Amino acid sequence: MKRSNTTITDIAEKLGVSPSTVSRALHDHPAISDKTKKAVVRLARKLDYQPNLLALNLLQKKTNTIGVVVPEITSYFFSSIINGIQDLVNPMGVNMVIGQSNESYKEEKKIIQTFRAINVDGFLISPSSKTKKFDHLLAIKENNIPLVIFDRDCEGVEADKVFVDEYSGAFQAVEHLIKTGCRRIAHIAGPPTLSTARHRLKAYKNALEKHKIKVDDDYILTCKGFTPKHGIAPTKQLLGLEKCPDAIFAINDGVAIGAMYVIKEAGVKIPGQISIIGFDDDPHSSYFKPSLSTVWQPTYEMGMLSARLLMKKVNAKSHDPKIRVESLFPELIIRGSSF
Amino acid sequence: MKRSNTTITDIAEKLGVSPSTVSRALHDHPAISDKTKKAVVRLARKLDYQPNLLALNLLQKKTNTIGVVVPEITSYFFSSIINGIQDLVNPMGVNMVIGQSNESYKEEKKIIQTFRAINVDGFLISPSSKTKKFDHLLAIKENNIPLVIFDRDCEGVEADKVFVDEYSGAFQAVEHLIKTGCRRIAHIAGPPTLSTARHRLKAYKNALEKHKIKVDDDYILTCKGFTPKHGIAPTKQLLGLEKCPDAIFAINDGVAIGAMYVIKEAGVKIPGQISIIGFDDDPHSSYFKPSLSTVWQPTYEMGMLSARLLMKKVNAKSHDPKIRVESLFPELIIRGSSF
DNA sequence: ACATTTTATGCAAAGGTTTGCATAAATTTT
DNA sequence: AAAATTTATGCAAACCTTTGCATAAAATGT
Repeated sequence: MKRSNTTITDIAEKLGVSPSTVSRALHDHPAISDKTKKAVVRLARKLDYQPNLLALNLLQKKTNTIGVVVPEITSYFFSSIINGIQDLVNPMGVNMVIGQSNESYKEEKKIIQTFRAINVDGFLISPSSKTKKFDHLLAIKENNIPLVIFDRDCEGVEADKVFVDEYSGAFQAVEHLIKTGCRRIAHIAGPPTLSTARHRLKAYKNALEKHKIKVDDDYILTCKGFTPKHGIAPTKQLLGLEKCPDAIFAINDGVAIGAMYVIKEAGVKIPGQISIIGFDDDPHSSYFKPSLSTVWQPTYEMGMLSARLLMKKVNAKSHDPKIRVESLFPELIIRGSSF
Repeated sequence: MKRSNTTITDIAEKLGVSPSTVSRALHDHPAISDKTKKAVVRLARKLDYQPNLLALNLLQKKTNTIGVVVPEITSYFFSSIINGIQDLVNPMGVNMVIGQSNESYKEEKKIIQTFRAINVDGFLISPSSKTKKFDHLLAIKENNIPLVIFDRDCEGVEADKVFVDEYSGAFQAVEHLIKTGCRRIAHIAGPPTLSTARHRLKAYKNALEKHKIKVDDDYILTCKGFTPKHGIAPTKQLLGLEKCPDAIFAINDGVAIGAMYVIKEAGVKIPGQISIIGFDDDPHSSYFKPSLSTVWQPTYEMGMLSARLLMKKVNAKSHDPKIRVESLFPELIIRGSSF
């Protein structure tokens, strides 16, 4: 059997009717007689007719494909967001192409260009940590292509957005450390370009202030990435301070895991001497010794919600300028690395 | 600015020539005069002409999109394979749609159906662990759609294939355990439907036999999945044996991590009393205490190579029935969980 | 000056589907 | 029986690009 490729014209010819009639019959158009409809449908089934989506795409200027742009896919965080997107979108007959910016503005821009060239119906974007100019995103808006930004904000870009309430999660985490007796709490922060990192840092400071603990800049370090490797150097630096911290709030689980490794290596007790808390609830986190306390984020839900907002715009008859910003709630998970 | 959508006809009209001339001019066709070419190219640039890929797709019955079908994307293993695919394919102007079977034959079949409907130019597939019938894959072959199977074999399906030499990796791992003094070596195996799991099991047995160690069925357990959670129960069972093993070779790092957790919890020393070795070299593995010995697999390279084979078929002028089967080599990485 | 070749361009079809408008046939109304 | 309405179908355009073939114009050869 070769590529079947039965066309509507094939059916039309065999039945001695016009292609238009076949098309209408297949779409159950009221102006077609029942007799014709039945004949068409039967023959279509028999010949295994599959509509040529390429022709449809051209006609409708629509591809039923959305473009998803993320910094990377190898972390559980983003791959589970993608799962959420996929599970929402696939049942609607929509597919998705994925692009990884690798935290590079240039690559991000190129991906968006490519995706525009292939006429994606909409964009779901979480910008890279290097992205400071938003020209590429604004261009999407200007061309009236639906766009939803998720997880990481692009201030100044008016678009539907879906975030996690980072502030609340981080505040809870730090307050938990304080309540369990920690006073010299350090924070290994993320790149300040990231809204997520900024909100967590802000929450960290505010939580300390609320409890009358002085914010000490020596306790605030910035890491360049999100894997255990990136947690090593900052942690060593913290351990070298004359007033060693008694807790570390890390920007995410990856970094926290790196931190734990260094601390255990140094023979310092977790949580006896230093408590640790991460962010994201990576599936590995509960299997460390001690298991890592963390802040769970509704990643799958974030993917679903973002995709839902996007598809709403994509399917809207008229262009609705109203923008929606949604917030999802994280959850503190206390495990063994803190009291 | 609305969607620009300058067409070749727009340019033709403004220049008072025919669309064909514009098309040829843009493709540097020899029959077009330099004067016309220059005028066309200049105006095209000025109007920011972008060829309409949808029209091209229809004309060429080609989408420059490939379909990638994997069991899941949340593991590092598959997501880094996807990275390799992406990095090979994107520079060629080819995009990829991803489908996750979630280890379900039914979902896998559905994904393939969808991808065929959107006319992907080729398939890159790693079958689910439940896939025993290959009708959906054979249908791809029958319709002459290029197909490359990677990592997990589908015996009986004649297609290009790219594997890792599981046998060699597993054999090295087990032999390493033997050479470091272990004699009661257990294996937590994967689902026997998976070629990868079968090869590792085979290598395990052969390595034991080579060193005159009796294969004991009590030491061979099967797990249902690849995350730490799936390592818990089998490990508990092993610890409960009257002759507790002195080493565990786990099907992958995920399961090994679960095993380590249980063993540490039980107060048994790693590697003093039990050595552990995993498979995959998950990025987390080196940060556990002890760090996990494992077998590294060239996942990124596997993705690249698979994609390279696929694109070769996709771009081939004539249908070449010759099939290629490639093998990549894994590497034993000794860390702290074994001597 | 005429025949032949070369050069530059246009026409029209093809790819498959949808849809507004026109039309033919059948039915109902006067 | 003629007129008006309803019902069922077809035509052709549109979506945009490429390409084989035809043709017109220019250049070359005799």
